[in-house]
Amino acid sequence: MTEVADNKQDRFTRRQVDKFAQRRTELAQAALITLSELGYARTSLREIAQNSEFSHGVLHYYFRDKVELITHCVRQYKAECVKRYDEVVDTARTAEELATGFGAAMAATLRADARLHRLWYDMRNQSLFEPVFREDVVEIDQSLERMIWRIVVGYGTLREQPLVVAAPIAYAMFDGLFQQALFKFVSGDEQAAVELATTTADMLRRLVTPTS
Amino acid sequence: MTEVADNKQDRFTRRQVDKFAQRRTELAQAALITLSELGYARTSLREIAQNSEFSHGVLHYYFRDKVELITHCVRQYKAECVKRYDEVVDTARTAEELATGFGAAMAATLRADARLHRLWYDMRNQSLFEPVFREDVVEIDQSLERMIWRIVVGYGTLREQPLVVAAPIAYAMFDGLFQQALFKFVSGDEQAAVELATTTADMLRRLVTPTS
DNA sequence: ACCTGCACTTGACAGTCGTCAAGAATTTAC
DNA sequence: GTAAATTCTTGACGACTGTCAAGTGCAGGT
Repeated sequence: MTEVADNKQDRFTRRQVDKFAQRRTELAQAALITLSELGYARTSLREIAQNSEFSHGVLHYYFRDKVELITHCVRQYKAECVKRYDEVVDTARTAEELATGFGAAMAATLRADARLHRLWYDMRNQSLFEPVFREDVVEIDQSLERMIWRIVVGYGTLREQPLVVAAPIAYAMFDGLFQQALFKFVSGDEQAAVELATTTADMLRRLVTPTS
Repeated sequence: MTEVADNKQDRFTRRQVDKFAQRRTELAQAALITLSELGYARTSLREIAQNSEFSHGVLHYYFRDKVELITHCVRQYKAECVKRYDEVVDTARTAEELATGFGAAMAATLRADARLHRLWYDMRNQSLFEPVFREDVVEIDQSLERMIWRIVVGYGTLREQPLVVAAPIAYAMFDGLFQQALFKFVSGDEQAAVELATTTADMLRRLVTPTS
């Protein structure tokens, strides 16, 4: 928890704390829209406030500074992001169903959330320059790696075959594929999504040792 | 060529043009240092000039605006970057030599040029938000893809085995591996480089169909 | 010796940025 | 219904940004 939230928790009732937290996420949601449109470099607090129904001063009432606001945004984004994939691995009954389902899920989120994904990569890169963001980025990255690993393990189990890669390598590979597809998609390539679906499924099939 | 350079070419002697171009690359080199240290978002023209031996005004004498300067920087970076890898594929005589040599080259450039690489990823991400950079980024990305493809094809030829992936997928995979390694390396993980060397070599070996 | 044109510096401009204090507006408590 | 505490707005601050006009110093040519 943040210091501001802690202060609130000390001084106010539980109900006020909830309201406080609720407005924080509300503002973070508005900020997330602006951030995903403009990117980290060109997003100002005034611009964020203009895309909400409040004035720019309110941001410093709910967040200590710009860093805390953006950190909160990224954490909020993570919660949404990982949740979606887990349905895929849970619903799949056969290996082939999982492979095509995973590919379809990747393609779907590429189409639907392209701007949020480019924001994620933007923040991950910013963390290479500003250590303030590094901790949160590492946490999100690990949760994404675990998400990918659940898919891979689930596929290996359904095919009853041993896996040939470790979790970090598997994640790096799929992430590389997704990033290239995102780049093409944002550049206007309409086929990027369907290509991502097939290449993702193909790669998943290849991550277990061939039968022969 | 840029408009500014064209104007110079019209008005001045060839020698003056060379001098002009030389100073441009000189300033771009200084800018490259600042950019790789601070990242795109926080690099100002005054900061760039302060890391050179000139004042901030001179940048607008040699470059139309900030975009042209940074574009020039990125292009200059590309030239250096691709050059290094080609030595590897040219000198390798056996498949195993190529695999380990490629891994070693990846680890070496990770160690030596980590800051330049994170700048590259920063610029590639910026191009997702600012279309001004997209053209140059695409060009560099394609040249990197070709570089990777030369490695992969060279390895397949030496092992006399057919390849199982297309060029864009191979590039995406290696790029994903490198990016993860870069992240760990910048975060202080000393082992990131050696791990990258082995995982890179392993992946290259796996890109041809197994004999069995 | 003087002049012309190039290379570079200086200082200022209009704008934007994050931050915060002071106060208005609204809600809550009694 | 009034007082107190909250939520939110407004306006200002100093700092920083990209850009550019004006001017300095200096070279080479005549």
